[in-house]
Amino acid sequence: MKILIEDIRNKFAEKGLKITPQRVVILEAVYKLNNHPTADNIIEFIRESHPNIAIGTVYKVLETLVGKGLIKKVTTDKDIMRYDGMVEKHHHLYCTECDLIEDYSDEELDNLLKNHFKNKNIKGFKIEDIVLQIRGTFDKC
Amino acid sequence: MKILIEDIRNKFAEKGLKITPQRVVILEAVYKLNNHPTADNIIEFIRESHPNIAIGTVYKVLETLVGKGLIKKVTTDKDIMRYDGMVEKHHHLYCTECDLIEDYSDEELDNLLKNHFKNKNIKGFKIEDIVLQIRGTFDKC
DNA sequence: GTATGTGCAAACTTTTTGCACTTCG
DNA sequence: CGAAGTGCAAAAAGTTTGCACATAC
Repeated sequence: MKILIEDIRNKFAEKGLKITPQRVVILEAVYKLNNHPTADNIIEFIRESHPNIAIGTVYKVLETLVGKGLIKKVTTDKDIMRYDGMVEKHHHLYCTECDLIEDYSDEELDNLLKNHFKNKNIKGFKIEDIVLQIRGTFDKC
Repeated sequence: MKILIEDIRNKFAEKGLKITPQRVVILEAVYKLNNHPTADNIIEFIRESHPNIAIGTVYKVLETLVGKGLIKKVTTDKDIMRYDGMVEKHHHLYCTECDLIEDYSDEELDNLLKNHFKNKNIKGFKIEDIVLQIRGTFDKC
């Protein structure tokens, strides 16, 4: 997947965010480091081209991007936050051997779930979104 | 659900863990604070009866209990770890309004998923367990 | 008695904050 | 120009570590 700076700029504009070099390079990094990078991964990656970027800025920008729905936080059972540039509906494969998290899309499954919960209400709770955490091992691990 | 100290002691014995007052009171706290407590919640709760328990001990014991499968870590998109005394298969309801996480069991759903993934293999990945993160709002929120 | 567990305090890691300075539009 | 964003460094928050002492078995 080709990542165009112009697309990134447009996304910021659409959300009413100022286009700064830092924001562009951070969102670009999340897209390029496509295996759910930590803030640290992002900083390390960015440092090569922007040695002066501040850690605080990275955290602030990431928070802004999450708030505007341009990226998502990935839940893990580690105490390090990871980020996801894929905002379309999808699920996650968690490896129990290494700490790799892969995306998994499955429209058939989504329909199955939609049907199941159309009939079966959870009392006192209104569902907005369902994400599967699929735990297992990659063959390579 | 009644929590019996004797049951807790038996669980430790089964896993080959020494039965110490600290361990007993920590596991008891996870059971009693049944809404996926943080380490801090647990410490606060325990302090009433055991004012001298050390924070380091609580973390060490929790790690031990997770390792032996007596409790589980709950994944969240916050950077605070939460723990779950329910080790039987179940899913989680995440409230987007408050930070409440409720347990959700649904055998019909589990069969649905089992069937779906019996037919549909994910290439390069062997599934061990599937947990649904159901995001939404409780009526009370 | 001995291996294992605990208390304590210091250190470490990740993330947040406040404020002066800078930049985008 | 003015509002919004950034850099920096200090601090907060959560968790881990090392070691002497204590305890379960």
